[in-house]
Amino acid sequence: MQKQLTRRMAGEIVISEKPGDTLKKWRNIFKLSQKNLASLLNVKPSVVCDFEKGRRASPGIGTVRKFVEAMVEYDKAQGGKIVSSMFAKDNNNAVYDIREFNTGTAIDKLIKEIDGEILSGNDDILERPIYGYTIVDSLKAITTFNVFGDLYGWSNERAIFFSGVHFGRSPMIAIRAHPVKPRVVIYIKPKAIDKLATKLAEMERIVLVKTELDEDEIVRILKKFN
Amino acid sequence: MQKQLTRRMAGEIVISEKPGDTLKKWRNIFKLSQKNLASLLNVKPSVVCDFEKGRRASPGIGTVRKFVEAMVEYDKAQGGKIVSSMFAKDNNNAVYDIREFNTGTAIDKLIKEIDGEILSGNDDILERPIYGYTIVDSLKAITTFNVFGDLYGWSNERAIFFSGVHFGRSPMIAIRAHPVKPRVVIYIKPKAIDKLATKLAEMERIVLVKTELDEDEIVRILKKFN
DNA sequence: ATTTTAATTTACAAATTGACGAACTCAACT
DNA sequence: AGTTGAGTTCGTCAATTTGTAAATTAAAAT
Repeated sequence: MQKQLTRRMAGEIVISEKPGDTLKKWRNIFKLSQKNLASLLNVKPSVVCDFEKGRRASPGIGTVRKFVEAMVEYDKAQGGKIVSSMFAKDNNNAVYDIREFNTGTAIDKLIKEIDGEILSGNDDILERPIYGYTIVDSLKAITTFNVFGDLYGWSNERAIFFSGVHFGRSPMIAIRAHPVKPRVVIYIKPKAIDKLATKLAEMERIVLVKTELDEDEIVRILKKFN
Repeated sequence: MQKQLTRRMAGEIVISEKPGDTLKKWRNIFKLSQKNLASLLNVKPSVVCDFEKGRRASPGIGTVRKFVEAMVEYDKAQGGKIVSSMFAKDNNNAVYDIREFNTGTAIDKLIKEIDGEILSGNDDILERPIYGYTIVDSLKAITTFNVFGDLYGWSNERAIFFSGVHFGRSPMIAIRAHPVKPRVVIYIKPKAIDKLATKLAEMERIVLVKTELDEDEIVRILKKFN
């Protein structure tokens, strides 16, 4: 959650017309004075001012990172009120694990690792790289607050694992309805596989896979990937 | 849309453990060689490599910005395939009828007109106005190309009619997964009503209704509204 | 009216970036 | 075996950033 926010802040600052103004905006959101912020960073207030006023046109990403992380850290120490107010909606305990890879991993390689059985997906797609995965409890995902809000770390070039699958129908329908689609969907120990599920997968050109490993084993195996 | 993506990319790069790796990841997603990317930026390939390899611990945000914007720009010039794949949507045609009202119509008034039976929804919501409706064949909607791309006319303060409903589970799950929600969902001659459907409706605070009239009758009746 | 507090501006030294170009590795073609 | 393409490494150097210190302005608080 914190990481998400820092990324967002950083992205906004970097892309902004006036990075300094954006930085200031965030400082204000966190209710910090230049002096306060400066002391969190162990620098003099003039440094903060220089950045905000754009005297340094292109600060290093290290600097930006320090700034945003300091603010978020500070808020956390105060009880995290501000950070959590920005995530008001998403009590997302349906997500068991979510990760990004730095290098692309071929779909079939991943399937092999987790001992998956392919239910739908032609060969040409199987070689494509993906850059992350998400493991979700399917019933919880649908029942709990915000569906699919944070399933995608970023890059939808990823795999989504669903646990608690009965017939695999609902998860595929949900994916069908959602604007952003994953490359691979993996059912963890499904009770059965509904025909409609495979049909939808074909239509979306999504690789549909089932595995009999459980969540923990999968996470352990996927630790290897980077 | 592009701005959103550039921000996202930039944020990820700035916060990453290894900004260089993340940069490379994105370059790969955009299917660019170092040489290609370098020429887009009017620099030599070794520069790109130096950044990816982390020779500079903290490159400036100007650099990061140039990089991500160049990639997104490049994709746009190629037709924007990659960027739009991250925000994918398609076209639909399971839509039987779609209309806007000029004035708001109270939900309960509409329900009465179509002789609907309320399955979920408390009184306070029933008085709210809606500004249009859509009639969809639910199986087609899920099976046919894009789900929900064009279900919403101008306002999501509207009713959605689903025909061809079996248990009413799939349509509600689709709605749950979709970011934009209607105010009212009406099942046309459903075979039965699954419990989960009503539960989801309650959660979304959507008025769920069934009617035994058929599509044509409904359209005729709704002609009256304006 | 005076004192604090917050923010801005400027000068300066040391460190780092941004870019080049040349040499180098490592596969993949032909 | 030789050539091409993609990527890596590194010495170099001007331009910029990073951070301090000190002086200045602006606005609140006593």
